[in-house]
Amino acid sequence: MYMQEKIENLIKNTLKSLNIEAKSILLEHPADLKMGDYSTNIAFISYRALAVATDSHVPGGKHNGIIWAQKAGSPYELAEKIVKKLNKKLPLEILKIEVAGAGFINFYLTQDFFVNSIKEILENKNFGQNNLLTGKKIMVEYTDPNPFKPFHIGHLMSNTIGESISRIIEFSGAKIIRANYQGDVGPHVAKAIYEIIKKGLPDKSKSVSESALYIGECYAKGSDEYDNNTDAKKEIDLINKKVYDRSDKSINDIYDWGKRVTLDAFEEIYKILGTSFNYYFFESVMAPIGQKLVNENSGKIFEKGDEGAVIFHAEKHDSKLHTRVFITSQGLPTYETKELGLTKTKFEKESLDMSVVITAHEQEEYMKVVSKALEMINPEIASKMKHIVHGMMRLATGKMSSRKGNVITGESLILESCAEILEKIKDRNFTDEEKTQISKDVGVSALKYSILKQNIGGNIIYDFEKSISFEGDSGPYLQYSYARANSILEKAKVENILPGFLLNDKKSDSLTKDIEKLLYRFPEVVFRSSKEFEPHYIANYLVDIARAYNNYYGNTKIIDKDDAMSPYKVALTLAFSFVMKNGLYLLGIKAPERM
RNA sequence: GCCCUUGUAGUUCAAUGGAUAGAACGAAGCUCUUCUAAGGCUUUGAUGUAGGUUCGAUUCCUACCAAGGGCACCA
Repeated sequence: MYMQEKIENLIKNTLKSLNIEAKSILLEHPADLKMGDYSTNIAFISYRALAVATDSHVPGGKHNGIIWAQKAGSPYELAEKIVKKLNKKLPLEILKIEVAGAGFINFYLTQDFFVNSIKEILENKNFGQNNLLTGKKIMVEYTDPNPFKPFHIGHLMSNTIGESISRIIEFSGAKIIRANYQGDVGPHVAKAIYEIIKKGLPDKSKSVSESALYIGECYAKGSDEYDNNTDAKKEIDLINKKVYDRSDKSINDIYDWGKRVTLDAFEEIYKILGTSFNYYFFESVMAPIGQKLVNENSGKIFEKGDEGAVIFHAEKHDSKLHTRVFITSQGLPTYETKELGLTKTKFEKESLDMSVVITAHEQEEYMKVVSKALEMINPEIASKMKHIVHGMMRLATGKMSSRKGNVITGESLILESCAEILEKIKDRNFTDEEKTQISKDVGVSALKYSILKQNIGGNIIYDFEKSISFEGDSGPYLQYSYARANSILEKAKVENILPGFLLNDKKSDSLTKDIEKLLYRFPEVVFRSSKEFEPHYIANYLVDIARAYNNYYGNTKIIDKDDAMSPYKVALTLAFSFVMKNGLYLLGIKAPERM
């Protein structure tokens, strides 16, 4: 972070002294480590800005009112001119500056800089933090499973992404409040209850998750009946109304039981996933609050539609939006109305600087409509809303069931992934307790990583056979690298080799440099992830450093009493383990010491 | 029909308008009496089509083709 700013300022001042104006300086890491540690394309940009008006025979001719001039020379020549100036006041950390390619300016940092950066990592347990969001209070709403329905794969995605984003922006200094919004009223509840009434409650000896599974099955059956049986449909509609107004004692009993059981089952899943929430919001509570808001603005923002429904003509305000129903002709609030109530409530509970909602992109379009309505009701709150959408999990093969023939839910996926790890480590020298813990940590990591390794907007093509990857570009690969490093550190303790920085005039070999050249970048990666709400930058970065470290590990002996470099190699290993641990934490993945 | 999103190796994903488009899986070969082989090292192979803007386009714009989502009483 510090180095980046330093070089940027250096360039800025140099350009000023050359009378070149630059709006912003793009400083990047070249793709290839051989091309330096930082690179800028400023010569290309400045070349254009430098151009002065002449006739049309110049390269490129007229573009956007700017006319190219040959007297500005080539970008390469300009780059050389800039470098010449830069070289006059070179900071200690910069080894050399070169012009490369068509006019890139590449900065090479000194060995001392890298060694110091390793020191810095070891001195700061929270290495990677930044101040982007210091002092901001941000609520992040994610997961949002519905009572009476299974915890499906979409909830797993939302939870994984939401937890990671929460941790990342927390690392940027924000105070995070985690929220979970759950649909405890609505037709899906009535469908499940309809079947439960027909089939009866499950045996009391059943566990929470077994009972939840039973309720999920009832929902599926009831849903089917609703679509294909008109009598059932009438009955379910009636139950739905009764659930809203709580007018039927026996239905209330089933409802209260079912809601508690499914919520308890969710908590068990959150425990495995490593999440917990500060707030649980329910649609049943938000409905009247939203309804009041809609009523207050009826005739102003909302209009009467067909058959007495209350609707919002969003397309009147923005041609890209469409009309949506807020109160049905039956007088029941829709999801849109509940969302209004929810948002209002969030800002009443906490003085938020930002309210983030994470959902699948199927909700993107209608969320825009809700936002528009909110903007007209309360512009201040609306301006603080941020809707982050993620892709959907799609099946590659069309198969809806797992190996065992069960319907794949988020929960079953977690269990099967963990079971596979358990199978893999069954012959290892661990206690049963350790095996259980490791299989959970690694199994969850495989799933989480496969969700977080790509940018969150895209769909995930899900193939049961391939999705849980344990090798290559995977969560377990990262954990494995960490565990190996940890094993080295254990050995270093036994051999009494302490981390050290006594390099003298000895140069570290080229392999060392690869890992050094990546570690100090961690804060920059976190910063970008935080700014863009994109965890995959961190995921990709961790694979890079893991690869660099594994390469180093495979080709070098680290613990060696006869090697004067050994203490430094141990320091490097320790620094790697720190960064990896922090990085995995930001992805919501545990870092087992052994596996 | 209209509106969003997405098209990159055989497959799954990367690449803030820059340099030789990176990985992983798959396939072929090599590598454990050095610290965890869930590892390491080789080899193989890609920007949907047609234009445009730009010194430079996977990236921006337009059209087309293809996939996913959304378009009034579900969430």
